[in-house]
Amino acid sequence: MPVKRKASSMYHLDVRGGAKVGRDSAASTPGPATPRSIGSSDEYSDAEPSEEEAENIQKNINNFSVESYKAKKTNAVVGRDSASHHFGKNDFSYLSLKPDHDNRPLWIDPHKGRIILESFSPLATHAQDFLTTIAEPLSRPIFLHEYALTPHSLYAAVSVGLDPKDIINVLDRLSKIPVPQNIRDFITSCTHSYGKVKLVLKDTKHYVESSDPEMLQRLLKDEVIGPLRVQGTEDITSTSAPKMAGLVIPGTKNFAGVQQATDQRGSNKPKDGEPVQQEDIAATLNEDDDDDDDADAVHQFEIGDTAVEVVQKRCLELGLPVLEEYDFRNDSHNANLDIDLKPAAQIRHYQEKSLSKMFGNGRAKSGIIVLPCGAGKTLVGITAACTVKKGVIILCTSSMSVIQWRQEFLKWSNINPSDIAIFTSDNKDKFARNTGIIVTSYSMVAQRGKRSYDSQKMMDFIQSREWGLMILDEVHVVPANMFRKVTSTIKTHSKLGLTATLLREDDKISDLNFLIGPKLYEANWMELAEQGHIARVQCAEVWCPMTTEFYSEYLRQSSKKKQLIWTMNPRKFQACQFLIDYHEKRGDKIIVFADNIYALKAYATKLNKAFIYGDTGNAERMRILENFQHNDKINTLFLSKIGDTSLDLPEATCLIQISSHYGSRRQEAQRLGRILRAKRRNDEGFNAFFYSLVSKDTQEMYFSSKRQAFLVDQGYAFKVITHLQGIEELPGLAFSTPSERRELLQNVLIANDADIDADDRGDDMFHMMDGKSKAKAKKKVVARRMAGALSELAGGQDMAYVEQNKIKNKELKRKKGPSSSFFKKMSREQEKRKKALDEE
DNA sequence: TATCGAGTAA
DNA sequence: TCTCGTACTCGATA
Repeated sequence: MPVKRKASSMYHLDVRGGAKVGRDSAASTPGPATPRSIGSSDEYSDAEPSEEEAENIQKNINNFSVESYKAKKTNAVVGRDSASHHFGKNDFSYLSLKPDHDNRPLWIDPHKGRIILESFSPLATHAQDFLTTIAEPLSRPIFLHEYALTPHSLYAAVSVGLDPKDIINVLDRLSKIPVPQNIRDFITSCTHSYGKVKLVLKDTKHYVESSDPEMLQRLLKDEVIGPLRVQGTEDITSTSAPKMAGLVIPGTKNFAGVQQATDQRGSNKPKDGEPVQQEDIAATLNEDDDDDDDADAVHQFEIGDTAVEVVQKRCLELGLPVLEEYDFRNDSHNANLDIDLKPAAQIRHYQEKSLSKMFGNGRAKSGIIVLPCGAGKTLVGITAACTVKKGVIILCTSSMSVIQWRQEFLKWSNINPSDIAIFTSDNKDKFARNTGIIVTSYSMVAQRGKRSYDSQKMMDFIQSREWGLMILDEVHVVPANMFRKVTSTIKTHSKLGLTATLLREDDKISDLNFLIGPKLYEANWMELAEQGHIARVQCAEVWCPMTTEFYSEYLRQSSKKKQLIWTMNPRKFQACQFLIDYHEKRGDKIIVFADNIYALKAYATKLNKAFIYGDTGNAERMRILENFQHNDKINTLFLSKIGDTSLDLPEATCLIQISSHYGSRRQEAQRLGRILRAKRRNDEGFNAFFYSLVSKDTQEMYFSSKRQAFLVDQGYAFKVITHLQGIEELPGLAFSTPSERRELLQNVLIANDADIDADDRGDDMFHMMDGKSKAKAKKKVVARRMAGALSELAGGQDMAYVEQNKIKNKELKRKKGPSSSFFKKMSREQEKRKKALDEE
């Protein structure tokens, strides 16, 4: 299934591919007008080496892909039996099975470095722990799980204390075939250079550090890294490794006893009193792992802030991944923060496991933890903060989650409220004492250009000090051009990225490998569902045939209008109506998602349901949400993509998707995430439902399959429903007569025509404006004209929609449902800076 | 308080 | 394969 492969191979970086991307962007040289952030990949590609050098680099880089460790296959085996030729390159019959292969759960593909796990094997749990440590999970449906060995996954494995010998041994023990030599070589060469180069922060300056001076010389000779050394500093300075006095952090007993004399790399033995315990296979393999670098001296050279990203990227390409570890317990330079988890805070096993990857050797490693929505990412972040106990900065995507993060901190930890500050457009307090936590948003710290006086002052403060830990919420947004630079402009000793969906539809997701660090842990959604931590979900794709009128129009129109036609397909509307009716009778709370605002309004008004989208005023949003949660008369809510991320609706148990353009796997996963928190999830036999309505024989089918790829990899099975039993008998079924359907089609086409109309005639009206305001002005005209056109041509059908909806909204306004204090607080916070409801 | 500009996603 | 238009959010400002 090619789609699936694409879905999962996105994150694990094929280093060769990464290098090629750099070259490509050099070809499309940005003109002088194109703003470029310093240190972006463009900048790097500009410093393109000579051809010969490039070749050398490429050779070097190639060493770090599995393909270059080609399995040796003898000619004799080809065509061994009558069927072999069908398998071509994938004929693995020459690999010899071990005699007791039945008892071993792993298959290894020597070409691609893929490992297949038989998840029904008695050893599967054991093997799974091991595999998630050393490899990237690609796909985990019911019976067979696929993993990929990549340089990053192996770096991550080493960083939690495994050595190549152990990896190969355990792999060999679990594998049905002897581990192929090329895989052994791949593992050894990927891991041996790990940890040779470090990036450290001293007095808010970045240094590249190594115990091996030759390594640094090599880096300084590199044409990319060399020039980035801060001018005017010595080539390489050497200092003796700091010897730390036994420092006991409150809350950890026996700490001094295992204190290491040097600051090079700590013992990997788990320490007593560590807030997180090692309980995975990594721990058992750790015991005999000892450090071989015994140097007292460390050597270093300084690099500028803007160089950090480039250096990290370059080192990764050279096969020398930069190690970022924070020995927070030996940091006497930065003040300790008084924070601990409340005794009531119960860490779940998978949260503990993910944290053990981060703090596995007693230090804080930078990296990414992937947990499904509703599985308690926030608590993982809070626990990490409670472990490091230094200044923490938390970055969120929206000001809403900034507030939520602070509340969660107050809820789960004993932090003094004056030690945790919020930095947003309307709150710029600092913490009261010399250290603390700041919660802020990406846009707040990524903003360049003009700033308000207070913001600038706050930014100066943030950038002038060293932070112990940076928590990056929704870390998949970090590769964005403006956001990525926060990872180097804010001086932090360690970074923890959190997300539910480590996915982007562009190729930037792999940048996180050097922007943040390796993926430390990824939870298995199905496993969490079975254990009751998130809801079990039934997924279905409902295939709705197009009516003949709609389909012929679909064939005629340009691609842009096709989207609207397939979402407004009357058969789809009926399916939606039927499903809402069915699930409302079951007592479900239903969310209907539509990307297209026109369709959203049309559906919601016709069915007389409440809807929320971007323009919905904040007060009205709160009112509708409250009613949806607590009023048993309001069981269905229509949401635009505003609902993908911003809203939290633990009441929802059923989800219907009527329009979803483009094959965004992240959106699909995030929408599913809306119902994973379902409060009723632990009821006997409880199931949440996820329907995706698709118009048959349209491009939507293709998008839909793309979108599902991620969830399929997580083990979700999509049922296909071609007919909904009893839909014809549904009383009041909409668009059941041909004339109604024709009218609908007409409305849809008018909506499009209005656009074209404005486009044509608009030019002379708007030629004075720039692109954006022009578009905005046009929109208004279009809207006005649309309303007019509709009332004239379609008998005011759409105006009737508008009227009906107003009635619904007023209804909600009158009946004030029981309100939760949380929402009250929320709306107070929001209302301060949000426009009030447009009452007219 | 409304509006604009700039940013992200896909 | 890339580009474009759409929906949305945030921060600054008059």
